[in-house]
Amino acid sequence: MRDLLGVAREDFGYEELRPGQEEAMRAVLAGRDVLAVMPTGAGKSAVYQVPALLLDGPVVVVSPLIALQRDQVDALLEDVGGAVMLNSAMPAAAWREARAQLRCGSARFVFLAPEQLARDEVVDELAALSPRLLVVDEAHCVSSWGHDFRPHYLRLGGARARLGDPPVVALTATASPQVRAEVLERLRMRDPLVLVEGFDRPEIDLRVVHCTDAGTQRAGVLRAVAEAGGPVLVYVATRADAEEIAAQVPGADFYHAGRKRTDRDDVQRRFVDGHLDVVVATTAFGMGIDKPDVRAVVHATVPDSPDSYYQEIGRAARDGRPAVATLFYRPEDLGLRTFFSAGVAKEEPLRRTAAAVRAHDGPVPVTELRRELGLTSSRLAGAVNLLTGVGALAEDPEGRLVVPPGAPGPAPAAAAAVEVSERQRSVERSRLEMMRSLCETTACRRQFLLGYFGEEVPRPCGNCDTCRAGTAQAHTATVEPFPVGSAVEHGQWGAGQVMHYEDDRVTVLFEDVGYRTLALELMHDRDLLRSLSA
DNA sequence: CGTTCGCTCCATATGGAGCGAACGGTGCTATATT
Repeated sequence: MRDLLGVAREDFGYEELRPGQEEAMRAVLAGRDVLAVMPTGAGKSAVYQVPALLLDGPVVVVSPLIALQRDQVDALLEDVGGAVMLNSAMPAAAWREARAQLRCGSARFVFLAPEQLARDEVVDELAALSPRLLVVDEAHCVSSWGHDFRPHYLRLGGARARLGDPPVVALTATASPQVRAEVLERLRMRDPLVLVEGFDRPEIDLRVVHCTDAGTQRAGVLRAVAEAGGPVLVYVATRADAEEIAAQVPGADFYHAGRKRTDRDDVQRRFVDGHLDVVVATTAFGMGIDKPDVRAVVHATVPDSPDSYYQEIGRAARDGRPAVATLFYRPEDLGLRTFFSAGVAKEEPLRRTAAAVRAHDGPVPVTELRRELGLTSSRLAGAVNLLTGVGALAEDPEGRLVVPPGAPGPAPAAAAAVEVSERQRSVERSRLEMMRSLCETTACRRQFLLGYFGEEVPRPCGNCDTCRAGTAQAHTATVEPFPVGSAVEHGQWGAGQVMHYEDDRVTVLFEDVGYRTLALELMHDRDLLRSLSA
């Protein structure tokens, strides 16, 4: 019988497996849940694809974008064959063909978006094949998109159960401890192997330029683009900015979700193939882009979180050669990001949804509820997520909605759900505040950034603006009453985890309210924080 | 939350101040129209 290394070599052409990769694959093969946080290009896909060939049954892969699914299917078809997708862009004949391939076993991998798993006929069909593995690619989407934009991400735990509870492999290149915890919880992962690999990107020079007005900010962006010695990626906040800056830079093109599909594909292809040196883009651009020689990432405005920032700058220097990440920071830009952060759920549709399920005697299929309430699939999924979270609704084994015994009535349930939604927003805002602190700190940017991800860096990095300015060295660690990573409790904010020390302040990630920075002195005087560890 | 746009009003008449409204990001899917 062949082993992992044999498959990796013979089918995929890998010379050898890296230690983390192999450990993850062995866990997958043994049927254990795995969360792998690995940089793009580090062979993340191999973590599930190699063991998949040794498993006796199909593998369901959830991927956020149809374009990404297509890339993965094409790559698999080239190496080992047996991969199909299921999505709304496919004509009926293609669906029939894909299903036939899955049923006869000639297709081993099936790629789909989380929304497909909200459809009973799709889940039933896949469940009948007894999938041996459920893979969630770009798993940080569970946390970053699930709460309001693509709520079906938060329903994958239920889908997993309906697929016969196969082991889950979650893959992502970026995950702060908070995002990691949410992925584990939402996908209902049990005793998972959590593997975090190579977070630092020391070859990327981190810079933040403070701007007092929009004019100097724009001028700085244009200068940074002109000075980049190679392909550049410019991130902007709005579509209009993308078009405007692209028009000001010779040889640049823009990318945002408002462009025609064919134009978007064309921009991406030219950039990756080396025929286009500058792309000015909104957050729409980036996932699945694996271009080795990006020499600069320029942020024309501040991103919405260190998570986004890390992901975006991480598209530079994949080849390991030096690159520069420059962020043009103007505090006013945080306003737009605040606006974009999810709104709080409305009370009325929540109450109506809770009441509608209660009006039925037995379990209600989601499609029927949708018809009764006249809500879109997404809106209903969002409401159901919140109501399930407060114990007002539950899912039966067939995925139908029920009112669990002892559930609160519609009005109190809706009120509690609104409160949960408010907490989610406050967590989101706290990430934005962390982004502000990252821009405003005079300590080492890299120490701050990696600290946000729970990685301690013993000394200033030497490859960021604050290190070069000499201010980073001035921030010597003072007293650290609680070790980094330890569990603590705050009188008002509840349980949390110590993330990072800077001067006389400590940053704590609280489960309920997100990131908070506290003055150590005040904490001691008033006994605000205490250790939960023995 | 901050910026921009368009309107009104006042100004010793061509422009500018002041105000309120509108707008701003990510993708799936389903459905209607070429």
